[in-house]
Parts: sequence; C-alpha cells; structure tokens
Amino acid sequence: MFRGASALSLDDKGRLGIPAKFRDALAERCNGQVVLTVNYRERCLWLYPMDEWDIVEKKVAELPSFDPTAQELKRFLIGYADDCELDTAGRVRVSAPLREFAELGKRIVLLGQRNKFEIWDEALWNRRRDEWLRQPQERELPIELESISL
Amino acid sequence: MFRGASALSLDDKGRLGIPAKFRDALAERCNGQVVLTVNYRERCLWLYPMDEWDIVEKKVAELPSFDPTAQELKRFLIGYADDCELDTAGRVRVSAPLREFAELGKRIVLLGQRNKFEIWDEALWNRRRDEWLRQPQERELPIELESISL
DNA sequence: CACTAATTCCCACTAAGTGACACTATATTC
DNA sequence: GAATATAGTGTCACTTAGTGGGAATTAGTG
Repeated sequence: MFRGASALSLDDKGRLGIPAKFRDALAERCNGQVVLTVNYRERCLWLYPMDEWDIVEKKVAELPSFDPTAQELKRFLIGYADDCELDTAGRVRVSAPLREFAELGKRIVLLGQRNKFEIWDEALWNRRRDEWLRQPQERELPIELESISL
Repeated sequence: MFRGASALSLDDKGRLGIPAKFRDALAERCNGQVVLTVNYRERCLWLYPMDEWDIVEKKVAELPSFDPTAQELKRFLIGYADDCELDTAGRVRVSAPLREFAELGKRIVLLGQRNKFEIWDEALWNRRRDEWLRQPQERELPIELESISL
C-alpha cells in the first residue's frame, strides 16, 4: 500500500519520475504498468497500478447507465484514463490533456493514497492544504469522524 | 506509553535524534520502525511506532469514501505518512515535504502523547502554547471533558 | 511520400540521502 | 571532585535518486 508525500518535477517533455521506493512494488505487481486518470472532484490526477485499475474500472462500468451522476463519473474516470508504463528511469509520461486538467506546472506533489497515488500541481496543492488547515472547524463532521481517536 | 517534552535539534540533512530513553521501547515494539505524518489540524507532525500506525491507518482507511471531510483526512494522514527507521545513532530522517508542512527549523520540540509523539518547530510551539494559555476558556467543551477529573 | 513534430530511449550530471565515525557537553559513579 | 560513560549532534565520504538533454524512432499531416 502506498503512502507518503514526494515533491517532484515534471520535465518539459511531460515526464514524471516515480520515487524509487515505489518502483519495485510497481514492477512486481503489474510490470510497471499503470493507469493515469483524473480525480472527478478535485483538480488532481490519480495513478493506479494496473491491477487496481482493473477493479476500479469494473466497478464504474457496472454503475446504472440511466443515472446521470454515474454517467458523469464514468465520463471522467474512463474518459481520461491513460495506460502508461514506467520507462527505464522509472518515469511515466503524463499526456497533455491530463496535464491540462490538473493544471500541472513544473513542480508536482505526489501523495500515496493506499491503492493509488494523487498527483497535484505543487502550488495548487499548497493552496488547498492551507485552506483546509485554516478552517477545519467550519465543516460538519460525518458521524464516524466525530468519535475517532488517533 | 510515551510522555514528556524534549528540546532537540534537526541537523541540516533533516535528521532528528529520538531521545535515548525512548529508543529501547521503539526497538522492541517495532524494530525502530516508525511512521511520520502530519497532524491534520495543526502545523506539527506525528510520529507513530509502526504497530500503532497500522491501527490508525486502518481506522482512516475504513472511513466512508464518499464523504469529502473523511477524504481530506485521508489525504493528509496517509498522503504524508512516511516510513522511517531509526539509524544507528537513533535518528529519523524527516523528509522535505514534512519539514515544510510543519515549518520545522533547527530547534524542535518533541512531545510524548502516549501512543505517539508530536513534533513541533520550537518557536511555533512556544507561540501556540502561549496562545492556549491566554485563552483556554473560549472553547466549548465536549461532553466527555466536562466531567473529567484530573 | 516526404516533412515536421512528438515521443521514446539512453546516457550523464548533480544534488540529495545514507552510513560511519568523531567530537562535545552533560550526567553518573566511585 | 575527578574519571568515566553516554546522549546529542556535527561532519565526511560514498551511494543513489532525480532530472535534464541529445539522438533515434515513431506518428501525424500536408
């Protein structure tokens, strides 16, 4: 399971180096085959190892096709999904439409999220993060969170 | 269970020496394997022994994935979580994104908090502490606290 | 079919991370 | 109070991760 934050850079050819500590796991699980797609509620990308993606895609495909929300989800997740393979230097190429969607500039933040990664433009991520830190109390907590002890 | 405050320094490579009195306990419990992550409501870090972290990560992972607040919690806690191992001198390396999050400078305060530690920039800690001392009464207490006896 | 642009492959350079060791100040013991 | 031990921190050398750039290949377009 993936966790942890890394600050990385996207070179001018659109390549993003996956941190070395994750490469072995990706090589073993799926021969370095991953899927890049969009997060349908934030301006960031998701990177799934291929085996995880298969599960996700199946779930999405099985959603009721008359439901507009499900359709939208499908349009985003599957519509943007891009097959990639890590190159010999452990990098993936992020296609132009994906870069544009997430407003990716040169500096990138990669966040491990267990079965996938999130990819953010660094400046955008810092803004979102600080927003959330500044006003955590203004949100209402779901019932499960009110009593959680960490 | 960890308690007590220690003033420490972060060397210029981002390494932080864990006080000797805690090292044996950490070695026994988890072979010196710990997880560093962020406190999602304060600019400070949390350091968990690996066995404690497993419990926490499980709790967070099981939160409802359609709830935005739970998602952000997950994004923070798991997104920043970094596996570390104490080196032979009992130090952990605090990665750049974590140092940046907590605004860690050279002088650090480490606070034992039973199952984990909190790691603060010393100046920031002093400021927050004084703030709390000045106005503790402005918050309303949750029901569990109203009847507690210390 | 040829030309141009985009993509991939490969190599090289730099900076960051790691491990070992050494020094210093404080605490402990006799 | 001196000698010894130990914790905390700094430093140096070595390794490796991250990134940039040129050449070769492929794809797209007129």
